[in-house]
Amino acid sequence: MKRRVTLHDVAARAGVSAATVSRVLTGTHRVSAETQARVRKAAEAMDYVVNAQARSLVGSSSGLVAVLITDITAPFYNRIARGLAEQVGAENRVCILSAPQTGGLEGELATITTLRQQSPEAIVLVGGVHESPDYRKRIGALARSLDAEGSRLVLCGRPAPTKGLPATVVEYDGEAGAFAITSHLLSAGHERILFLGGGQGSTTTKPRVTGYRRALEEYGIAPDPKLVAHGHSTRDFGYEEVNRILDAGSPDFTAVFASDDLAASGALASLREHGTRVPNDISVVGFDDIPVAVDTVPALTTVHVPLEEIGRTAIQLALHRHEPEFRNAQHAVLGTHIKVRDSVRPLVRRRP
Amino acid sequence: MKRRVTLHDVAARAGVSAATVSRVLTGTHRVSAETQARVRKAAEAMDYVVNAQARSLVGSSSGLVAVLITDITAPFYNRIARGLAEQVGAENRVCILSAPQTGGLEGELATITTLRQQSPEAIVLVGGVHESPDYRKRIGALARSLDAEGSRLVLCGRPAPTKGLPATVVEYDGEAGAFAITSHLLSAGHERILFLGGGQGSTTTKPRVTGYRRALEEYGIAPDPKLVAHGHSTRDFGYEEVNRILDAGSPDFTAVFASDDLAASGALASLREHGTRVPNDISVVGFDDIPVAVDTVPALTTVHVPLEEIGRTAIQLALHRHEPEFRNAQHAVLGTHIKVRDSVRPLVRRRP
DNA sequence: GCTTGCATGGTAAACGTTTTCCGGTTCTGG
DNA sequence: CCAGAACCGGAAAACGTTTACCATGCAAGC
Repeated sequence: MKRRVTLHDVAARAGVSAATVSRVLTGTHRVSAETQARVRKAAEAMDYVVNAQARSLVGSSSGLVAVLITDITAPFYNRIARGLAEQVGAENRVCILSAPQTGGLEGELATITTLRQQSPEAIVLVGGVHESPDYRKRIGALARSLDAEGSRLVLCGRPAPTKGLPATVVEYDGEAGAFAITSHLLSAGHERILFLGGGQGSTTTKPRVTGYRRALEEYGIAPDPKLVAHGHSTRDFGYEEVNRILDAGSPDFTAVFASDDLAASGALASLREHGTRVPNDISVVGFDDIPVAVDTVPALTTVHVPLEEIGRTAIQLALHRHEPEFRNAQHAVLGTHIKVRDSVRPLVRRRP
Repeated sequence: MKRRVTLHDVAARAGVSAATVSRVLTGTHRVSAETQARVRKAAEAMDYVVNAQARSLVGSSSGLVAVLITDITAPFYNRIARGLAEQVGAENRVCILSAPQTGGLEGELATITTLRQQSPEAIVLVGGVHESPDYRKRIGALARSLDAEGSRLVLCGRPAPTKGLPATVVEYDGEAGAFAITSHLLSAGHERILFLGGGQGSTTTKPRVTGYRRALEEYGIAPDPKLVAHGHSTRDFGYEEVNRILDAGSPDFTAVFASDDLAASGALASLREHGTRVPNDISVVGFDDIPVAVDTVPALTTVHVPLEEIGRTAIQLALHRHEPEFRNAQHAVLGTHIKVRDSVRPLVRRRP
């Protein structure tokens, strides 16, 4: 029958005990050069590979980091994932990856249980959620459970649901980004700005709307609820929604602030099909600065979010949380900045 | 000290033996309803989570599937990854994911060793590679080692390096796709077609060039080596290379067949910046049908590759390889087809 | 020459499960 | 009323490592 080569097999071939083989391979105990050579040769000849399960059973740490990601295909997520994976590798750990089963919070928690079985050193949750009281309670309990086991909950691009939770959280300043890019539009003379896309209760969307509103107010403009069109963070939503609006008559706005680049690219496509020129007739901006922003025509002015850095930082903070320099730095907020491209033009006033 | 709740802890609280708790939780042995209730209650109260390491140490299978992917950020790869992850979840397994360390074959093999330590039921290699004799030898050895351990090597979007290897391989018909789309251009009157991008020795590029050549020959046109510009499968390469060509004088071709959509999008950008209209002046086609193909202007005519299906199929074939219906179906080649959009126009002959 | 100490390497326990074997109790049928 | 089956649950071995503890041999110090 198929069987894997074990430490004992190597030991037998090298004529030593299993303990000695382990010591040679891990280098934790002095072994004579001669024995070392014999052991290494035997291990190599037999194509020996240690059994991580057995090792982590006796040892204290599994060397695993679990990552839960909604959709590996979405640029926003997979760039965070790249940062995560990179740093996990650099820290000599291995990633275990899972997409939550469909079914919202319940599905997410079910998937987390599966991951928890692997005794990961940390569980990283990537991306925004719809925050409910139930969510707060369950995630809080999860954070405490993990902490009690010596593991760690990590929130990536998602705020902490409660203060004082034993969790590592790395966010980006979505509100500042939204404020900045809305101001960018305002200072170009746009006062009627459509906010397009993003789930209403989502932790991703909320700060973006808040920043948008704050910028308007600071310019002395009362936000018009009719100019906020929530939906999803997808290209399709941007496309359909702008279609709907344009089909209903001439638009009531001079600029669109899409809550993300995907929705923006959909909006762009719809506008083009309706013969509306961007940025001549209507300006469009996005959020996230994902690769598509450079392939749209015109290239999108958007808000850059340091996605990979979010991932890297999250792993760093979480795995080194016991070291003095990171001990009290378990909550990071990374900055965002506008990336100016070609999709905004100053508004030419009809009646100056 | 931090310690995880074990089977014994639950057993103690429920007033039964560890064996009984195990039986209740796995459902492998009849246990009285009453005892079951007690055990479940205790387990729930203590927030018990089984230790997968311990379980897989005694049991036969780890429930892990290892995936090695060069760049989770590349649409070509992450769509395969989504298919893989989806199916892995459906089969009640967990994904472990790794990006190879930089350093070509050596790095890839080092990463594989790390993954091998986790005793995965399969190791999936995603995407093309530069095939060398050394590669063939090492991968062959790997496939045999894994097979001897009861695990499985899976090649995804990459051909088998040798016949008769104990490996599961799922490819797509790149040559047919290239043939079809080149024919599409030819039948629109294009005879001077630039092949753009793709690494020269890469298993991804080779069939595409072959299909391109075969189509030309079938049309009675001798392929012109000067019209093949190898490089990388990136947007940047497409952009730079077309820049170079256009800066050097007026182009010697009427159509571009980019070896992938990324390069095509770069080419499109360069052409636009040079005032060359697509498809009016020059037609452009791509390969892969990744999401950007719909956001470029004009939308790209390209070859659709069933990326997610490749991933799903790979997992299915590999995990069920011992079942009769899959036993002799360990090599699948999935079909490709042209996706017509707006980037091709029939050539108007100067002198008819 | 006898202790002391270091270098080396073996023995065995431990990690948390699953599973085999077995013992005891309760049915069931004759 | 008894033999046997069916049911339930405990004890203990096993999985492949790491590591604490111990044994041996040899050199050095007195």
